[in-house]
Amino acid sequence: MPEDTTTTTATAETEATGSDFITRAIEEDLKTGRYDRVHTRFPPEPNGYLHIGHAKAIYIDYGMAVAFGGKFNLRFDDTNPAKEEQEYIDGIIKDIAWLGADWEDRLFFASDYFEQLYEWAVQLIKAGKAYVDHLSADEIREHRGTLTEPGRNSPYRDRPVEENLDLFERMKNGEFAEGECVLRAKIDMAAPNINLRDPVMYRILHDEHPRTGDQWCIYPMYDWAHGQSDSIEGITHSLCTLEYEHHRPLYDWFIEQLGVYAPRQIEFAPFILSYTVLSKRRLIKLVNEGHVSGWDDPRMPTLAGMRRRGYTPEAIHTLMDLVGVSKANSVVDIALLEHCIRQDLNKRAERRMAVLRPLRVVIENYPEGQVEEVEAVNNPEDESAGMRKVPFSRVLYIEQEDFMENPPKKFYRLAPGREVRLRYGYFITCTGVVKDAQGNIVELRCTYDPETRGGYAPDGRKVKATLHWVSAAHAVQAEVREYDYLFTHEDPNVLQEGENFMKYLNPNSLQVVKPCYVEPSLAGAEPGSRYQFERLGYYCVDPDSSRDRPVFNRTATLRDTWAKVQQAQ
RNA sequence: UGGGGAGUCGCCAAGUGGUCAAGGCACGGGUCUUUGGAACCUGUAUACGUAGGUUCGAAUCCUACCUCCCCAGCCA
Repeated sequence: MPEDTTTTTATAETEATGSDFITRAIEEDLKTGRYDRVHTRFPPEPNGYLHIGHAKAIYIDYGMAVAFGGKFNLRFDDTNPAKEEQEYIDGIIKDIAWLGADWEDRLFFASDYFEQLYEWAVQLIKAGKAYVDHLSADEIREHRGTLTEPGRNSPYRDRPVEENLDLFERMKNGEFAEGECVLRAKIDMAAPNINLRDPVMYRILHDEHPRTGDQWCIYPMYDWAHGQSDSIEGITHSLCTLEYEHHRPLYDWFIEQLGVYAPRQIEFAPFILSYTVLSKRRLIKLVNEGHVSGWDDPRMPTLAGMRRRGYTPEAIHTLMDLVGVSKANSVVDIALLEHCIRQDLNKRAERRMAVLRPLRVVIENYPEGQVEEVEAVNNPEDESAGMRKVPFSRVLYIEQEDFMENPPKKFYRLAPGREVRLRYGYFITCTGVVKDAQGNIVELRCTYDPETRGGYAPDGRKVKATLHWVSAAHAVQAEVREYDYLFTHEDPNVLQEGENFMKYLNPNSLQVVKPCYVEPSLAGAEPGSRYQFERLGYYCVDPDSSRDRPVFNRTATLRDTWAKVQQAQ
């Protein structure tokens, strides 16, 4: 009984990961026989780039299909040519593929169904369930009523079927200007649910459509296209966010009037992240006004931006697993996102040494001109990553913040007279500080202990700190871009009258650091490759890199307990 | 004031009448350490919106109330 086996497996898997209300609803539908299979879809509108919030929807849609051995479609809801562009279609496809959701050969467009939708509209008109309205947009709004008052019928509401048919045909044939008339469903202008007050089904748009060109000048509204598109594709579970909850009665109404196959819509809470904005309108504003370099700016919560920043699909997936699925309004702490990427990259990113804010160190007793190749572990979390050689010589760079002339209590890095270890190198002791005319520290004089090669003291003596370093003569110059949250407030929506979210834009969200010195193995690093710079954080090679001048985006810092100690002091 | 949703620790989130108050993040201690990373151990004696009620027993059932979110595009 292969079928039973499949069902059992799917159930076991979903139970193993903890079941959410959607999983339970689907299990119920399968058990009662409402559906005998699972088929979901992700329905983006190609009017912008996908962001981390969409990733949640994709993981739920695709994840449910996988969990139940079902299918998953990608369908663009391209019903508004005024706002949609091919660039966005391409970008969205790339992002979803990157996330790992697989729609196989089922890439669809709502525009594929324009003809069918048109026929169905005619069917509704014939049934006396739709009419052409000549009220202006303003008048329609006026007639709609308010949240507490019922609306009023349009004077055109009871036109004879024949007249509606004729008018609708002429709408399709381009005989009317934009805004002159619309097709409306005839439901109930007094319905408490405003979506049922004779919603517009078609409006006239003399716009070139990315896919259908100038074939149509009437375009279906989302509410008219969406449910039927799901129906056409045989979707069993139309999973969407909470905001569509009160559209469900309308979708059900259309399906019922048409007498076609009915999917089941289930709504879940949207994904919201602290310290960021996710509304398309706002993201577009950030891009258009130049507050970021583009949709893929590494500070952006877009998938394109996060990819460039160095985030992995796996980390995003883990985040969604941890966040879970519910109907409660919630804001996810951005610290959880950071935790996910650190956890992932800790396991897989190779380590390298990079000095971002260099301080020159001369090892006085190290022979001039001598160069040694020391062995360094590529990834202590993954033995198979192997080893590499790093050149060591008399003049090195260390991090400025790894030295203090007058160290406070818990600072145990380098200081005058103190001995520390250079990772994989030697123990060194600071013997002198060289300053410029302004009193700035420009160079450290040190001695090394030749007995400590590799970083071990044969006499067993300990040092409290291990520093990363780079040989000055061998270092590759690099640029590092450090990012902070784009907003200074955890909820950029907390605004007074007349303010807007730009109030919280973080002026220091990008800091370019250069020249930095990185170990020679990083020359020519491939854009997109990720590394952990020891003791600093995770970095991803930016496409702006050139062979002799790599550019790194800081994906995330390492957890920094010293920073906390400092803050506490 | 119409309709639709939601309220469990600082943030997510399990729990669906009987070891009930999971788990993760964050935060605090500690062990270990050639990354002040990672890993490991450990802590946060009143976290179940409020008030009643049903019951031997309620976060879980009932009633009322409170708070928050969404809806009045020819956007999706």
